[in-house]
Amino acid sequence: MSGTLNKVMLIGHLGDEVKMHYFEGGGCIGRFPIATNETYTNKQTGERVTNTDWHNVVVRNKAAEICEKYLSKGDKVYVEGRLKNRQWQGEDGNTRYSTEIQVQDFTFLTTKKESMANNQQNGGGNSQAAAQSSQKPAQASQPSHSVSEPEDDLPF
Amino acid sequence: MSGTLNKVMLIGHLGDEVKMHYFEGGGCIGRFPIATNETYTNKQTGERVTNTDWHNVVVRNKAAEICEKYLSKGDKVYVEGRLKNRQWQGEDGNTRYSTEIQVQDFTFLTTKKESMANNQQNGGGNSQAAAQSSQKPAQASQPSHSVSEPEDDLPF
Amino acid sequence: MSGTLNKVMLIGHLGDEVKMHYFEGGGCIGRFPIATNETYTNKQTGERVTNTDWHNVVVRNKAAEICEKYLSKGDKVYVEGRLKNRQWQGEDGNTRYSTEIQVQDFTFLTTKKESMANNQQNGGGNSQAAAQSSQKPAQASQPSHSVSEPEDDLPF
Amino acid sequence: MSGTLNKVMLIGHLGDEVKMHYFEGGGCIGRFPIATNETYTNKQTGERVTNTDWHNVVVRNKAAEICEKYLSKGDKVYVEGRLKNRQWQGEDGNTRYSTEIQVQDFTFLTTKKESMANNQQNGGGNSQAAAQSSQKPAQASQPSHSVSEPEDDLPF
DNA sequence: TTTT
DNA sequence: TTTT
Repeated sequence: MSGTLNKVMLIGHLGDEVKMHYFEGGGCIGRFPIATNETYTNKQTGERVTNTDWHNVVVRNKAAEICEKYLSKGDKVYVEGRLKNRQWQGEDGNTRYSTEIQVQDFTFLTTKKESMANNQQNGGGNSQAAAQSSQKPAQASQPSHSVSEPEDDLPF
Repeated sequence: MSGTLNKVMLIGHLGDEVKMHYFEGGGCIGRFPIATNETYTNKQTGERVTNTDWHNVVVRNKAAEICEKYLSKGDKVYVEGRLKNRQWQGEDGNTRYSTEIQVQDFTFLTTKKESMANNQQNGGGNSQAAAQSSQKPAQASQPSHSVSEPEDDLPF
Repeated sequence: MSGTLNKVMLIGHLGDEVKMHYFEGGGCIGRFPIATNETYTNKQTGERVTNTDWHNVVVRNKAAEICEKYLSKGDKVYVEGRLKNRQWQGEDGNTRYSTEIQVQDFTFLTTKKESMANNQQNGGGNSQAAAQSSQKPAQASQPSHSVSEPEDDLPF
Repeated sequence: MSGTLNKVMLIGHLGDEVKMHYFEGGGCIGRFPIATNETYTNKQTGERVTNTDWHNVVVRNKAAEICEKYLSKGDKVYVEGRLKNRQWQGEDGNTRYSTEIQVQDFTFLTTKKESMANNQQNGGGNSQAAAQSSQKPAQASQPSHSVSEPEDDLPF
């Protein structure tokens, strides 16, 4: 079924640190914002204008741990994933909506943290490197397998 | 400046007709929702689950007119563009947020309307065909040029 | 390591049937050509010109079998993968070069064969459906895992 | 017409300097190789293997000049474009084939040359910045317009 | 021929 | 909230 495509590709800078959430079953999730810029020349005034867009990025499990380990605020990263609309009840009882990028693949373009970090984190679909620092390299080569798990058991 | 990338690529079906808005300066905008599906097998229950994501697509000017002319509810389309977060004041005074895909390129994958429609609509960056039915083919080949205009003069 | 990206995305029609090759170890590979079109208006003459580009697509294992089962000449397909340059010795002793797209993900946009076919075939990185007709649905959801295998043991 | 998609996206390092060719009509073209890496763990031996793929990148006109000005060997760049197969007669009379990436968009991820360089070079489809150093900013914002010109008058 |  |  399906015959559809839902793909987002971003290159941008982290606006904040990776925030981790750990679940009882052992899974985890990391969240961080990425900024992309758009610059153009206003035709009326001739001045250059820069707009920033902020994107809510969500990474899971092994991939989340690698992001937390190597990425920090200000780092540049390539991120690939799916657009996902999420809604939840705000504290005031109103329904809130947000759009997230659920990461399937990423690669570090700069990192301020430890040096051997720049691993391509793959969506399982190609044979690129995962964290060499991993204890389980064989498994680490499909880290985002867990990204694709059913979400029905995750409390968020 | 910049060194960033903000790209979305969708293949999905229109959930509604293209809604046009015309501006005083002569510009226009078309909006329509696209559905993409995600299907997976719930590991606990073994049953197949399908989720639908809805995406707010925005097209401008010449490209909007072509979409309105050839696309209708249910049609399948490929759409490429930028993720853009927009906020506005709701009627209740609260700030509302939404995420849109601002189209830079598209191609029809099925259309129920007139037949010679399936044109690749390009972001100006490649030499693909625009609507052959256009009266101004030379211009029509860069229809989304107008998509990239400064937005500061547009009342939305 | 890495920090690189190698991605190709095509929507086009099959120029021929899927040709399968089976290996001793149990693996297999499918090959087929995809045509994409580029159309533009010649500025000198004002006439519309269409060029066709042919792409050599390679799919592996489970994914290859699904393609063979559901795709045939003329079908439209979305294909995503990596660009790979391959060289081999021609029968005349000269070195031959070709560029292939090694598929990581695909989705059928039309199929002439059996109807329940249109499955999104995923690179293992997202939770989309694989062939529902599969005997091993749990495994079938990472069909292109095998696409990412080391190639050093494959005689082609 | 069409309804097809032909898109390549690469992040990699330049293996050589940008080689320019100037044509009589005033147009020009720049060529350079980009390397992407693929790393995986050989399941048999457990060792990590890295393969490098080389891609022939072609940029035109204004965009080519910006690449030549700011990019040099070893720089990292994001490049987006079309796959194009080209054939020509070799000096030995044999037909040669090569596959090129015809650039529609790019952004510098590192540059060794002058500092204010990192401009997003756009395919005309979005409103990002072009070279601020340009004398003609308004025009420079669609530099790759020229990339999409008919090629029938270009001697290569 | 690049990079880590 | 990032970056140039």
